[in-house]
Amino acid sequence: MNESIHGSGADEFLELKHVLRALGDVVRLHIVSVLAGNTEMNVTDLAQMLIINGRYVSQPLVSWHLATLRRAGLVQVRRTGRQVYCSLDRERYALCLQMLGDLVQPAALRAAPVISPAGQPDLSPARQ
Amino acid sequence: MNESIHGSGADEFLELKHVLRALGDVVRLHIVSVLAGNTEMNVTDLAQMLIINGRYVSQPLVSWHLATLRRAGLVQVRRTGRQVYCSLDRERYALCLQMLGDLVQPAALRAAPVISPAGQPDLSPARQ
DNA sequence: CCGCTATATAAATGGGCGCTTATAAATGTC
DNA sequence: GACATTTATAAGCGCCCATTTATATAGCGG
Repeated sequence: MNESIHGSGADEFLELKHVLRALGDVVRLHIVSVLAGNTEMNVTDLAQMLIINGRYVSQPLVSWHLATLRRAGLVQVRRTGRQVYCSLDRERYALCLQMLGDLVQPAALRAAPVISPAGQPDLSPARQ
Repeated sequence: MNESIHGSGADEFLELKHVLRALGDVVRLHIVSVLAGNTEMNVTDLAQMLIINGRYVSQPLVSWHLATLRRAGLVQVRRTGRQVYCSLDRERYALCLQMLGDLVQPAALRAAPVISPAGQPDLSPARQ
């Protein structure tokens, strides 16, 4: 009952912070970029596809960064035998984008309120 | 001429990283949130409006966080006398959102190409 | 069981970040 | 000029993060 009222609770900012910090690294941005172009990928293939400053990224480092992304909920993993296939959680990623958007333009403003701007019929509940 | 071709150059990731790290802090998220609701604001008023864990944020800390956001290009400042009015650079913020979007869904896919939507000779995305 | 492969974890290290306290710099007021 | 106000910067500190190297876990094939 502390933050109450509107949605800008501290918890929301805390969660957003975690996701942003997980994304705020060049190696992890590359990982996300590669995962975004493939439905699934095992760790070794991913590591061999990551060339960042003209250098490969070592396997333990890829594993460590993947753990960070997984902790942030951005990457899901599926074990099969000794391989671990990882994929981008696009829903979570989209949620992050939405939270970032809401931060500067609260949902209350985006969802066209009651009043329609006298030209367009309001399309309020069209939100997905 | 190093990275050429597609937009996923290392520099882009580096810049995105800087912005994401600037945003990846609870205090700075609050600052952005407050600035998003006001066109302009001097530092003292901003500090007095920031209550984060039930505690105020000290003036030097606000100034320090503002410097971080300014370095990332997310806030602009305008001096008038001894006050410094700061505002959110919404364009830059939107650019960040766009870069994040492009990361998982390259612009080539989003920008509906030349083909007219007439008959839908289905080709590219079909993806949700 | 033994080796091989795939992945994760530990230890060690360097560096940067967030915070506090104190102080400086700049500007307005009397 | 003395003083108050606004903002920035410096020093110090603890902590977390990114990286490397080395090693552990676990499945697989002979």
